[in-house]
Amino acid sequence: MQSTAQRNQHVAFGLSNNLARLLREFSRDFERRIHSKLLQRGYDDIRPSHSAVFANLGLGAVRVTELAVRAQVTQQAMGKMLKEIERLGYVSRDIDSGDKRAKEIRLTEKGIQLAEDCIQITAEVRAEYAQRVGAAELDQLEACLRNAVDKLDLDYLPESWTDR
Amino acid sequence: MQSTAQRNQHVAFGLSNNLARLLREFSRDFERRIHSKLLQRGYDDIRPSHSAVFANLGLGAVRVTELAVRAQVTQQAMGKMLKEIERLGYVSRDIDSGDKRAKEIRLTEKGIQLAEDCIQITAEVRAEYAQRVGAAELDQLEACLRNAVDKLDLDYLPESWTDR
DNA sequence: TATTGCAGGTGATGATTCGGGCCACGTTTC
DNA sequence: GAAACGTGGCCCGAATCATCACCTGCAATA
Repeated sequence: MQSTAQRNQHVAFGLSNNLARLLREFSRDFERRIHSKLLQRGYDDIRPSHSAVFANLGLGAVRVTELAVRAQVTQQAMGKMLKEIERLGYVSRDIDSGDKRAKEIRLTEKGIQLAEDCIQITAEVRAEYAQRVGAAELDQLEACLRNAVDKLDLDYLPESWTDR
Repeated sequence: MQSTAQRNQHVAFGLSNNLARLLREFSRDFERRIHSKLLQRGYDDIRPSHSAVFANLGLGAVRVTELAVRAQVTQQAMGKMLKEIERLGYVSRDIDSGDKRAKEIRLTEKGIQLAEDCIQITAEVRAEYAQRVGAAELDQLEACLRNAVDKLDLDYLPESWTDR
C-alpha cells in the first residue's frame, strides 16, 4: 500500500490520470485496434491518417475544401492525401460538372467496400470493449460522451453536413 | 427534417459520429485548449507533444526508458525530446549514481513551475467544460470513462508507476 | 446590352517544420 | 559475452505556410 506522499512523488501533475488522459488513451487504443483489424483484412495500404477521408465521406460527392473542414486539416494536406488515396484506388477525383474549378471526390467501388469493412470493424472493436466493460456501461459512456460533445460547440459535427 | 435515405447519403460509414469519433474530437479539443492556455501564460517554447514528458514525470527521478514506456514511444524518440526539453531548461539529465548507463530525469525548478501551471490550466479547461455541459454531467462522464479504461488492460496506467 | 475586369473561391506545388520510428553503435552492468 | 541503457544518423509521414494558377460570378463601364 502506498502512502499519499509516495503517490504524490509519482503522478503529481495535471496532465496525468485525468479526463484528458483518459480520453486520449481510449481514443488511441481505438485507433490502434481499427488499424490492426484493417491490416488483418488485407488493407495494408491504408494508414490511420486516412480515416480523415473515410470518416468524412459518404456516398455523395464532396469537395476537397469541404473534406478538409470536416477533418480539421488544411485544404493542402487533404488534397495531398486524396491524391494518394486516388492512386490507391479508393476514391475518384472528377472535375465538378457545375464548377470547373472544383473536383468531385467520390468513393469508388473499392472505396465503398473498404467503408463497409470499416463499419464491421468498428462494430467488432466496440463489441470487444463491450465484452470487457459491459454493454450497458459502454452504452452509458457513449451517451455521456455524446451529450457532452453535443453541448460543446465543436463545429465539425457530422449532423450538419450536406453532400450532393 | 431529413429522411433516412438522405442521412445515409451523408454520413454513411463506420468511422464517423460514433464512440471513436467522439473520443477523438473531445480529446483533440482538450489538447488544443491546454496548449492555447500555455501560450497565454508565456510558454511559447512548449509544444503539445511535450506533454508526453510532463504528463509522465512527477517529482521523482525517472529514466528515459521508463518515460518512453509511459508515453508509449520509443526510447529514441523520448531521448530526443528530453534533450530538447533540457535545452529549454525544464528538466535535468544527470548520470544515475547507481547505474552509470542510465540517466536520472528530473524536473528543474522551471519545470516544476510549468507543471504547476499545467495543473491550474487543466482545471480551468475542465471548468470551461463543466460550465457548458454541467458539472454533474461532466463528473458522470469522467466516472464512466475511468470505469471503462480501468477494465481495459491498457498497460500504461499511472497507478502502477514507481519513481525514485 | 455586351464587354471587361476584378475579387474571391478552389486546388496544386514546393519548401519547411515537426513527430516519430528504425538501425547501428558505444558504454555499462551482470 | 549477453543484456540493458542511452545516443546519433537517417528516413518517412503528416501538416503547415506561402505562392501560383485557374475558374467563376458579379459589377462597373463603354
